[in-house]
Amino acid sequence: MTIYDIAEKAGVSASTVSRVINNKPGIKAATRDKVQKLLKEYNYTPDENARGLVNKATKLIGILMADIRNSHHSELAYVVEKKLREYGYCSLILNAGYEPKMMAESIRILEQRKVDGIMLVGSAFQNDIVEKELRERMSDKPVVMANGYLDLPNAYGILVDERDGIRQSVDLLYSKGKRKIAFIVNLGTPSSYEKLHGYEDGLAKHGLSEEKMIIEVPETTIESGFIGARELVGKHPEVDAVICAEDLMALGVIRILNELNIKIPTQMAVVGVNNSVYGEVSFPSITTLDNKMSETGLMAAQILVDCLSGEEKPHKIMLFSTLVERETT
Amino acid sequence: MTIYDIAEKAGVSASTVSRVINNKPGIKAATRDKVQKLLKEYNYTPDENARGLVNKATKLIGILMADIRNSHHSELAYVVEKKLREYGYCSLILNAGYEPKMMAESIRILEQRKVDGIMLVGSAFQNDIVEKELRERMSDKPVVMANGYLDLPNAYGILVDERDGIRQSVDLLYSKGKRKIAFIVNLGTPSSYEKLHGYEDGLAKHGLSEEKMIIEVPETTIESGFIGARELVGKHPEVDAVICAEDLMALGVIRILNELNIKIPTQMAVVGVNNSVYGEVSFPSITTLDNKMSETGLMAAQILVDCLSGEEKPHKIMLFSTLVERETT
DNA sequence: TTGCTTTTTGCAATCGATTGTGATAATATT
DNA sequence: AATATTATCACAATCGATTGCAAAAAGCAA
Repeated sequence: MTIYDIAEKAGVSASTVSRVINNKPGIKAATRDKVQKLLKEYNYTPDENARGLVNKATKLIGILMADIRNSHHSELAYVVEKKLREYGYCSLILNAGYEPKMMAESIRILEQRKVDGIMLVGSAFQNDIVEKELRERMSDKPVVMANGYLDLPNAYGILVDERDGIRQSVDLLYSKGKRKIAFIVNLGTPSSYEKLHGYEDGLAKHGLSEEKMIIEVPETTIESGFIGARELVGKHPEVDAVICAEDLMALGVIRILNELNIKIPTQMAVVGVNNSVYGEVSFPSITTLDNKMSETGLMAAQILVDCLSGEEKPHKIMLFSTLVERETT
Repeated sequence: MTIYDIAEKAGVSASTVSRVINNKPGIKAATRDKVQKLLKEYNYTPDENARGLVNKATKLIGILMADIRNSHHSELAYVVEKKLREYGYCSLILNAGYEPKMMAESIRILEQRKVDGIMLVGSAFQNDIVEKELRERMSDKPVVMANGYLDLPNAYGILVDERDGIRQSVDLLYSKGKRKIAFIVNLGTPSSYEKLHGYEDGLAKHGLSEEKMIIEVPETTIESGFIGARELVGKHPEVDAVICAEDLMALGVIRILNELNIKIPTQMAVVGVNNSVYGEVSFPSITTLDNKMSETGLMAAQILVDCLSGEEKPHKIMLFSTLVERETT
């Protein structure tokens, strides 16, 4: 069923049918009705690709993900896709992985598909190769990064203030009477240093800078939690609270504390980061920093559609993290 | 950069450029080289939409998901997208939710986008409304269902044999000396009955049919696990093993058993279903049935591309589940 | 050089839409 | 009734590709 088929059946020209479909003026009510009935009857839907050809807008948005299986990423993708759909956009989702080469390749694919804009999900896309590829192939289209920032004239970034979040965690622990607060972290990513600064900010705020106790671990896994917890209870028995830079590590810490029969939160309070699925089902359930994935995604999608309709938008937006208090505090 | 721009710069016609791009024969080596150099130099990539218009193949695959945030679904989407990409297809992912109305709406969108085929992720799409919509709008395109089956001439389904899987669980428990094996389930979905039959099969196989003990719970949540576990230890103290129709329920059961100081697996063994993320980080870690998501996705994607290239394929494929033995047995 | 193949290449139509411009029909004005 | 004015509509070009067919160029034999 093409527009011509409908036109023939209605005894009018294709242009008239097109004008009816797009609600353009200058069509007699009678013919409009006649055409509309035919459209319904034959269940006609316009070919969006053909439309895109002449309109120079495909209503397609490329969504680049590092790993869709990562629950934070899929949470973002979920709200982004939903919001975009509300505005009539379709989401072309590509799993680009963590290799910059593959990311660049994916950007090429999106260029070929003539997407109207790009959404980058996850901070993994903050690298030179991606930046170069975007500069070369997407300089005229809005690029929005959910959970990160790129310094390009057409790029927009939404991120959560992790530094402030960790500072809040320190506040909370302080308010619970904790004075010896340790920090377990795998230093390496920019984000981990942000968190570290937040930890230092928090301590400083309460005059606890002298008590700083950073335990570095090799990864951000549950096993790293084991390692961190053992070091903690072994070498620093005076510690009464610990902030883990990731929920998964908090999970490991809790496991060890349970085994050693150390009471949570009275003897030792635990705070995680990221509000992951583990936090809720853990025993005891984990107090954690909400990563604001839904808000980030919503905001990112909104900025994208707004840019697409010509509005001016700020290039960098910070969201504040909030604490999700549960049993470990 | 269009094909015409390149043609002009090369001093040839657009058709020649097209033939070079598509490696068609009948082009002099010299002109081929000249054109290819220009293509490289100007970083040309063909407009896939324009291509699709004349080729009547968009190289787009619509992926309908009930909920991309569900880790099993995203696992499927991951492998599917990856495999499809290998064959030059792009994935148009739509989150259709669990409402048939929205699913139908999504199918309409995919028709508009002229996708070459459709992948349905999750058994939620096994319903009449979706079937009707597919029959009306997608009758000429392959439809593949990962983790389910639809009875349409152009539909293909890949599913795991959950019945056999649960039977295997009974086998395992029997081999561990367990003779009083209970089954906690929320009956309602077709899948839950499959599992129930597997449980019965397993008992029958070992002459344990008399010992059948089914505990129905209202949902498939961790709380349902609590409920099931309490009923179990309260009313049936003789039980020495329990199969939970979902990992999340197993998690709840374990929590209760831990609280009551019932030793796992000696006093009570626990088996879950689905190999979810919880099973691994739980304490003790959960023995569970692998849902074969990667295999299912891989197979589904392969069938889709094979159908698209004209091959004949079976319409229903069963994968066997395997046990992932961990600490709870 | 002429005539005949065989390669190369360009023209023009096509895919399914949209849209500016001009033609035609309907209505209004005098 | 003749003319001016609108309201409707159709024609044709266009978007960026692909492809059958015919034309031009090149190769070859005589």
